[in-house]
Amino acid sequence: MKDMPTKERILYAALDLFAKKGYDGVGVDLIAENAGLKGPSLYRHYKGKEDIFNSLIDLVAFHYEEGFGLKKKLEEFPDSMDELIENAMERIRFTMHDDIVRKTRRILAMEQFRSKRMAELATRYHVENLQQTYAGIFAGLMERGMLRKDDPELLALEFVSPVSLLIHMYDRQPEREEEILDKIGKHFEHFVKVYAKSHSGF
Amino acid sequence: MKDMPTKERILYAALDLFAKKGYDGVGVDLIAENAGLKGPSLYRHYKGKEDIFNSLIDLVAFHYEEGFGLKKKLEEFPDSMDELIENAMERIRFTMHDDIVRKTRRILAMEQFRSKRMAELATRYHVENLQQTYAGIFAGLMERGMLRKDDPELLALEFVSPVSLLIHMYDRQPEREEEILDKIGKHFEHFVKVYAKSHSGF
DNA sequence: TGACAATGAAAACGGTCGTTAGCTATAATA
DNA sequence: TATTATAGCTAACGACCGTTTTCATTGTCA
Repeated sequence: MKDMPTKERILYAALDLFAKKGYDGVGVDLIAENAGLKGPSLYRHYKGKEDIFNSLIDLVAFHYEEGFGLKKKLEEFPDSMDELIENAMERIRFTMHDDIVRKTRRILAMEQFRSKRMAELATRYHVENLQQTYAGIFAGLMERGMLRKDDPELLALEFVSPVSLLIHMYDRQPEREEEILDKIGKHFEHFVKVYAKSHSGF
Repeated sequence: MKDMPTKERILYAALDLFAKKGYDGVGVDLIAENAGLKGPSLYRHYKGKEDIFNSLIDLVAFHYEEGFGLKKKLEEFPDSMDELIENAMERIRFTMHDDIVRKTRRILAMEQFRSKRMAELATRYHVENLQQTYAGIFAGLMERGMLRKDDPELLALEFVSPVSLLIHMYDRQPEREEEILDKIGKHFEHFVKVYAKSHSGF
């Protein structure tokens, strides 16, 4: 943290503070202090507070699209429903505990109405990306006869919605983590029971 | 609006403004102006800005628990799955378009991390109340052999999650209302197809 | 060495924040 | 009618807001 370039340090300070108190709840002096300099010096690196915010969103958007989001797990296609659930569970645990992802979600929740861009980002991350990812996987599983034939996008929505809702709940009430993980587990179990075909069934 | 008592008018002005720009984005002078008086005069009715906010939350919480929330539709038990869906669809359309409910949801989204109370309220409204309501209905429908026997709470979560998620999406992007209502419709159709037993099946 | 760009800090800007004090008009109460 | 509580106003408070100006320090390159 100490050895990062200043411009980047500012963004991480902003991420932390905006996630705690929201955009309007944080002054530039406080951001500066958390980045190890004085308020006015911020303007050597950014044009203003709004610019800091936008750059921060650029950063987390890049992180999201590139990193943990899709590419890693999308290539290794699951060989069974159990493996699919295992993978999903792993991604959920990561998503819940990773510091940057968590702070990003909090900012997205608080600032989703600030601009059209924020609204679209929130929808993309909380709904569309997840749904698309699993729709693709489900389509493949259906072809291989491992999943009941149905509209893959619809099934993906059924699969993803309870998870998304419960993760929002975890963000608000992290003390209920155990209960929430249990509910997600039950949901997955149920999903397999209802939609999976036994692999030896031909 | 003009003929309301001042104390109430202030709350509705606050509801409107907080829903647009969030708690920290609105000054007391602006609230006062929208209620038809000057900033300092607010203090004849409330102890301060925080007090206005808390009173507003008290009001909408009361509205919610009492009014549209449960009592009306819970007593008239649905006689078929189709009727259940019809009722649910009607409630969704109301929830989406009612001004007060919509503004309440926006405030809940933006201020969910402001206090423990706000966090609990958000979870209650977006998850627990809906889930409980439908868990009760589903339990009844299962007893009458109209719904596949399963854990009613789990089934309620499956039923409610996509709706809740899509309504959040509507709040952010109301221009996508048509698409969203269509998805909710498809979800209900799917739910009936998967879980309902034909009534003449005995 | 001298010129120069980069990066910091201090001082100060006008504006807005939530809040308090003090005054005035009206309405209810004795 | 005299008194008192109510509810509005203006003025003003100190604190903080985002931002600009000005100056000092540094390291780079000619």
